[in-house]
Amino acid sequence: MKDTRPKLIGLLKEGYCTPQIARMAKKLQEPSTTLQYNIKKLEEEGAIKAYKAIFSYKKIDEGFVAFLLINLAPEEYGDPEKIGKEISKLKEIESVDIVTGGWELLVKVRTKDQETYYQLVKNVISRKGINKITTITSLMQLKSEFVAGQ
Amino acid sequence: MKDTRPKLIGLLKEGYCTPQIARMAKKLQEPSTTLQYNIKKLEEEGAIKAYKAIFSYKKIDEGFVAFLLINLAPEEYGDPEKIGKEISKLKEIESVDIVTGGWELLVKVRTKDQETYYQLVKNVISRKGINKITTITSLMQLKSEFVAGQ
DNA sequence: TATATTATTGAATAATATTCAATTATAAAC
DNA sequence: GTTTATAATTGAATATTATTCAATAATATA
Repeated sequence: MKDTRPKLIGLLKEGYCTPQIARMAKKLQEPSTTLQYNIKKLEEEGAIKAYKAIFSYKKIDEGFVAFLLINLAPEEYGDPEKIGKEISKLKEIESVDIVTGGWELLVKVRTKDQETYYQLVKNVISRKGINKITTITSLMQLKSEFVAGQ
Repeated sequence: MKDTRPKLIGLLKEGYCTPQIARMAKKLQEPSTTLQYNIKKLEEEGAIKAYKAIFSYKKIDEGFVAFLLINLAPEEYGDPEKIGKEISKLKEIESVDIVTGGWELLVKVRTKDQETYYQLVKNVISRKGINKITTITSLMQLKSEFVAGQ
């Protein structure tokens, strides 16, 4: 048996989806060519960035979620983007925001389990320039971006 | 001129997209019927929940992001899900997590601007059972869920 | 080893997106 | 207000794609 599913999931996370124009046309009672035209415009303007599949994370072994509140070392205050962009490169990092308040960065991480998360923080995220990390572990996701009706 | 675009965006946020099986088949060098079969299985198992468009939030007037760290009143400790689920219903709420650490709930909000956000918190989110809200405003999103290569 | 179940695949069909040209609506210039 | 240019809407034709179905292969179960 071939193992196509992980490859499929990988592609569907990147994109490899497309709008269902005919279905929308029926729903909105508009000609499909009109919707086609408007969707293409949204794409060209950059309003639509991609079309992707939304997964049930538990079912694809990415059920663990944590938020990191990060304090940078004083010498990094001037350029939080540098460290932020570094961290952004990791596939386990779902979001990185430069924020106001008591911290400089807020990072959302998604991994298979707590053990994987621990290794990630220990080996990769902790680094020079980061002064302190406050971890907030998610016990239950009541709502998650892009996933309605959970 | 008809105003189809907001309606389009509404539908594309819900779903109304579909995988591009032929494109994936080319990429993976597999017969499209094999992928069809495997995708259908993923859908039936609930691993894939939906197919949606990913937007550039600034371009669709949803550029403001804030995180709320919420402390519940002691009498609500036993059932954080109740308030969490209430809050989840709002369309401006992107995620709600029950968390460990110094807070009970972590909520991510996305609105047009700070003014809209303020009204939302003032009128809707603040309520009996919530003791204290610590707001973390996002100054810049370096990475955002599902949107790669920003 | 035999049997049942699950997965893979090609050919035929149905559905869909896309292209294109014509028409209509809107905005800009005079 | 009229003319001109630009942008948006649409139907018909075409190209592409998803889907169905039946046959085969692979795997698991008895």
